[in-house]
Formats: sequence, structure tokens, C-alpha cells
Amino acid sequence: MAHLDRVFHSLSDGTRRAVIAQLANGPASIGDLARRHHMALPSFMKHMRVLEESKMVASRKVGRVRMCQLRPKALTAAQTWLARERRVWEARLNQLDSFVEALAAEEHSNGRK
Amino acid sequence: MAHLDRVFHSLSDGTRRAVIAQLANGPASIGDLARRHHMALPSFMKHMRVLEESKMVASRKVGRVRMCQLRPKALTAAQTWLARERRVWEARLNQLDSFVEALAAEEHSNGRK
DNA sequence: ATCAAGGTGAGCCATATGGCTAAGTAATTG
DNA sequence: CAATTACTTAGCCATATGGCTCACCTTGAT
Repeated sequence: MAHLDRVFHSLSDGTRRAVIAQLANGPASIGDLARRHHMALPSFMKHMRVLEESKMVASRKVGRVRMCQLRPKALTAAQTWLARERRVWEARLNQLDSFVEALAAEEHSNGRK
Repeated sequence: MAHLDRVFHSLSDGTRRAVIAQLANGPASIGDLARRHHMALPSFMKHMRVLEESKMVASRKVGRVRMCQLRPKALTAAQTWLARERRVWEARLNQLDSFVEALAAEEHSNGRK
């Protein structure tokens, strides 16, 4: 799914993760954010575009300043996917466990014969 | 952190996510996996290299076949980061809530004066 | 009306990504 | 030993990424 691609791609860059971490503490302007990351504005805007296209950040212009904020469900797509895969994975491990237990049990009873 | 970069980058590609999803159901050989994804072996190996460099998948060679499996803590780095950011985010929302409630309460008492 | 500040758009550059084919190498099979 | 199978390596190609500067446009302050 293209949306998940974008979400994880957004998260794959340290600068963007830092932006998300910072926006979690409240909105900020593009200029503010760029300054904190020692980066030229146009470079930084590319990151913001990536974050907006992945629907993790929203922005609107107030006067000549653009304010950015984290969107409410910014992280849920990623978390949902991870949680689901992890459930599958753990379910299988449990199966393996019981398989091994079953084997062990059988071994035991065989040994006792 | 470079490791998180790699983890999220791994997850940013649909093919790689599919591989993870499939490996959650048990180990498989490179050839098997490549066939399922209608992809030439060398192209596919690049994906596997990405997954191995992010420590999400391990592989070893058995005869001429390379078997791959999900590593136990494949998803925890990603999940941990997401969970932490989300906690910060929700903590702030709660602060906002109580701030708004406090405001509302004050308004009330002012109105009653 | 002018000038400064904040953002935007265009475009350059080096490197990375994601696909391929072609030509190996090593292990099985006949 | 010969042929096949399963990877592996090298390298091509188009496109994407992540940084930059320079020029421009709005908006705000004098």
C-alpha cells in the first residue's frame, strides 16, 4: 500500500523523526524547525513535504509564517502494521512451543514404554 | 540513529514488508521468496540485503540454498520508537485537555461572580 | 513607499534505490 | 564427469533522495 510506504519512508530519516518528536510537544513554524536542524529552508521544506504527503503532519499559513503540527493519527498506520505482524509472529512461536512440548511429551511416553 | 534509519527504510517498501509478513509464518529460502514476488533473483537479493543490514532478518546457507528467517526482535526497535513518541504526544494532549478544562472552570466561576 | 523577514520555486549536484541481464561459483543430480 | 540448480557478483539504467544556491513573492514593520 502506497500510504504505508510513505509513512515508513517518512520515519526512515533522522531529521524527520526529530521533527515528529518535536512537534509532539506542540506546533512550530517551518523557519523555527529548520533553524533547529541547522538546515537551509528549501532543504528543510523537502522533509516537510514528505511528512505532509504521508499525512503525519499538517500545516497552514498564518500571515507569512507556516505553522506545522502533528496530525492526530500520525503514527497509527505504522503502529497497526507492526502490531499485526508481531501478533502473527508470536502466534507462530507459540505454535512452535506447543509443537516442541508435544514432541517432548511423546518422547517421554516413548521412553516410559 | 543509523539503525532506526535502516529499520524504517526496510519497512518503507511493500516487497520487503511482504517478505517480513511471510517470514512471520516460518523460514523460507531466497529462491522461494523471490518466486513469490515475481522478481529476478539479483533484484530480490538487494531487498534481502537491506533486511539483513537492518537486523530484521537472518540467513544462513544450507548446501546451496540460503534459508532466511525473521529475527526475534525484528520489530521492537520500530515499535519502541513509535510507542515512545505516541506517549509524549498523548501526554501533551492531556495537558491541553486539562488546560482547556481549567479555562472553562475559571470562566464559569467568573460568570458566577 | 520601502525594506526586512519568512517562505516558495527552479534547478544543480552527488549519491542511493530498485529493477534488469550476463557471467560467474558452488552444491546436487544423473 | 556432465548437466542442472541455487545463489552470487558485476555492472547497466532510470528515477528518487537530500543537500545546496539563487531568484522570487508575500506579509509585516518603519
